[in-house]
Amino acid sequence: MAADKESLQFHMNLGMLINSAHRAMTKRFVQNAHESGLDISLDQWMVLGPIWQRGDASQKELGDMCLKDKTSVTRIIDTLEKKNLVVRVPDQLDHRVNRVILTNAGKQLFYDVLPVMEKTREEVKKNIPDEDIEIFKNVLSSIIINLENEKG
Amino acid sequence: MAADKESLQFHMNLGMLINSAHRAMTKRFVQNAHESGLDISLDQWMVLGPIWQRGDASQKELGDMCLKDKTSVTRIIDTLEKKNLVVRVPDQLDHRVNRVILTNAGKQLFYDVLPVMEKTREEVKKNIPDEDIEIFKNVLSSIIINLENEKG
DNA sequence: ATAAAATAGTTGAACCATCAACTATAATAG
DNA sequence: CTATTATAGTTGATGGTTCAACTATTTTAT
Repeated sequence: MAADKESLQFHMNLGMLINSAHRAMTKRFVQNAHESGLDISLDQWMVLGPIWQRGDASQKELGDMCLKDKTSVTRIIDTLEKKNLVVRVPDQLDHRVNRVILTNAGKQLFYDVLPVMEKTREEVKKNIPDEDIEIFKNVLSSIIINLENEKG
Repeated sequence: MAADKESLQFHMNLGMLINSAHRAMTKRFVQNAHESGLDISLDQWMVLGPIWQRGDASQKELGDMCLKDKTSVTRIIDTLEKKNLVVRVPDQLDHRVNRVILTNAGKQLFYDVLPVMEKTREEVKKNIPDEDIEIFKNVLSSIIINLENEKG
């Protein structure tokens, strides 16, 4: 998959570039975690964060915060639960919802992964000017909004 | 998954934004194809393009051009072959390689999907200044290069 | 010419995404 | 109060990605 900037710019369309940038980031995060002896996927991390931040969260809330489908959330929570990192607790008021909370192992993992995330972030942004990153995030937001469900 | 620009900018980190922009584009492409009566995934399309462009291509070449892993290419070619859109032809000179070529149905589909791709591209880029798109692609390329395999 | 290393591709396992169909509970409308 | 509708979550199917292990060729080094 060798590539220099010129050839990337020239041959690739937007979709392909986004696709592979995203995959590269995911891969690097997992690699970095692995090097620190941690076993977690980027998606698991993306879900873990908001739970930690709030203390607990329904799966619906998690989906909203991570921009993930409810099915994906179900399955990610499944694997997090299998790893004993979270538990589902039925909500007392609304019996349809699960409150998801971190176990102690989950909290521990969260703290352990934080620096890994930071390292990965830095590797990703290396040599890219801050103002370009700003524009970059802006464009991403615009794309998401452009494509937001005006019903298929 | 509702979101306005402010809240996206505020709550989301880079990874999440890229992730969901990419998913939104993929989804929209498939929706648009579906509306035109065409059944194809974005990844299948990404592989089909280079084959058409070159007449044939080895799986290795396809992986390089699409920035895809060989395993992914194998499986995408599998499904394209199941749909009778491509065939694998063993290379006469190097018996390790398959030359992948389009069937007539594959060529037809390629032509049919072209306008769908164009439409999707426009929907994605709507209201985003060209110079921002340039910077955007630039940043994506930089990210890919930043993360390029200096062995995990 | 043979042994070792590199290359092209496949397979199985684990994970995530999307779709559609489903269960169960809650909210609303009549 | 009951019937409809909406919401939260699960399940099965299909497709894509990554890793690791594998087969089969080709290249290279001695």
